[in-house]
Amino acid sequence: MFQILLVEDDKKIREGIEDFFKTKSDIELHIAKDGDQGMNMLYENSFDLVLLDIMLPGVDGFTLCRELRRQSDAPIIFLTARGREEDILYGYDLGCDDYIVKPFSLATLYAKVNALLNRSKGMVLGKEIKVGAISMNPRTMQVMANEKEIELAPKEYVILKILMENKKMVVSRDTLIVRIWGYDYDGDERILDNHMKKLRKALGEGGKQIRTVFGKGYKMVDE
Amino acid sequence: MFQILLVEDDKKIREGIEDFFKTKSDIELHIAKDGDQGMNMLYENSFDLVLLDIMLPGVDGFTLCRELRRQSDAPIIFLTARGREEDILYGYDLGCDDYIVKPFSLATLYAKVNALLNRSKGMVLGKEIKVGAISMNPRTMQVMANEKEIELAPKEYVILKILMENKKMVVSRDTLIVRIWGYDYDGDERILDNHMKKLRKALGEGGKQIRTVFGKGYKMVDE
DNA sequence: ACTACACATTAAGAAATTATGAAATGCTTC
DNA sequence: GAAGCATTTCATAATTTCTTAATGTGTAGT
Repeated sequence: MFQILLVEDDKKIREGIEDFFKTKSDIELHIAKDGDQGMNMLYENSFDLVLLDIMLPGVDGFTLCRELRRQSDAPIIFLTARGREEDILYGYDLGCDDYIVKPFSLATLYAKVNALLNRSKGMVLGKEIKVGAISMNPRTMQVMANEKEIELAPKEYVILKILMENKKMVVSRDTLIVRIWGYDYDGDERILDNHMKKLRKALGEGGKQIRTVFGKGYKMVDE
Repeated sequence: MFQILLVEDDKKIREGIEDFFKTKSDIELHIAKDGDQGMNMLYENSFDLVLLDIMLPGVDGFTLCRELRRQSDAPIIFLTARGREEDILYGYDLGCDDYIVKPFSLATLYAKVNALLNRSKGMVLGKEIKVGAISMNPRTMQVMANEKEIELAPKEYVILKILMENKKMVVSRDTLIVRIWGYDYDGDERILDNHMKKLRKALGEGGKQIRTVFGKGYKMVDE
């Protein structure tokens, strides 16, 4: 069951979408009638996908999108009458996944929503990520290992997050260093080993889920 | 550097896209002028994203899409003059990620391509190479033999990859040595035998799929 | 069966890579 | 500014992989 948020002030469009999605059993639609309400709902819940109007009372859609992207990678689709190319490109710059110009067909919207849900499956942040006995809630930055809550230092947390987002995949040392310390990092390469050691220790038994792939990097496994 | 395949018969559009993407350093565009050529390229390489025209000489775009989906999760964007809703919905049913109706803006196309590359990063499983009971995922560097995951040392992995990429073909010892140690390698020739031995052992029963061709080299067979 | 050559196996040391521990530095918070 | 924590550096240890070299086994041609 996917949780979708629709932020739209136009009653007709809102109800049209609502009625249509009611017939789709795999989707649960949540509705915000203006930007402020949308913002609150984003903070309080986590969604698998967000449909955003741009011109809204209160906070506008672009701002909502920017705010959402700071905490989540959930797919975002703009639904708007503003079809000028600059608007479209601006939307994509903010990190949206699709931009639909009104008027549009509900069936097409549904197809696009499905394509994106499919594509982003398991990637959505703001939602709990789980790998074996370790789980992480990126929203609250809470990490659990074997039912126990774990306290992690910021760097440890980031490393774990990257590994968990890429579970079963080898993440190279370079990738990790670049993503954590930036392209221009020129300090000691061994720094990663140290954080890795502390992370493993902090995870206790769960630390064994982080595997070293000699000559390549690290990867996270289910057990 | 993302590898993108464009299948388009209309010369004007093709060259327009080609010129535009030439200016984008993160993207390498590969071009097929008709469906048959596109099909061949799909079989021979793995792409990070595919742009497909629908009406094509030879195999049509829908068929290409269907075929591609059988072996890869790479994002697919249809570029077509067919803007009827039934066509669009049919495209999404086949598993495409976006459907752009001609004429379109190159900047918008680029924005959509980027959004999708971003979204699919790390998810696109690349083409899984499979030879008999052994399969390899070059992206995750995961190797499976008889349903079991295999841990390989770096050199072993490279050797296996070369053999699998050339399945059923004999790869000479010289080719292997040059590709792995470079043209100027002047160490012991027996080094290859050693890694080969370890590779075979690591693959267990599957090691038998690597055949020695006396006086020629090695080859990988289905069983 | 003999020979010459090609490949396989084994073991041990070299080289490369990662892990660890301790100390130094930096950053917040009170 | 001192305490407490996080981060970084550095030296050393441990581990894994690579290479060499010696010896054994297999193959093809005569």
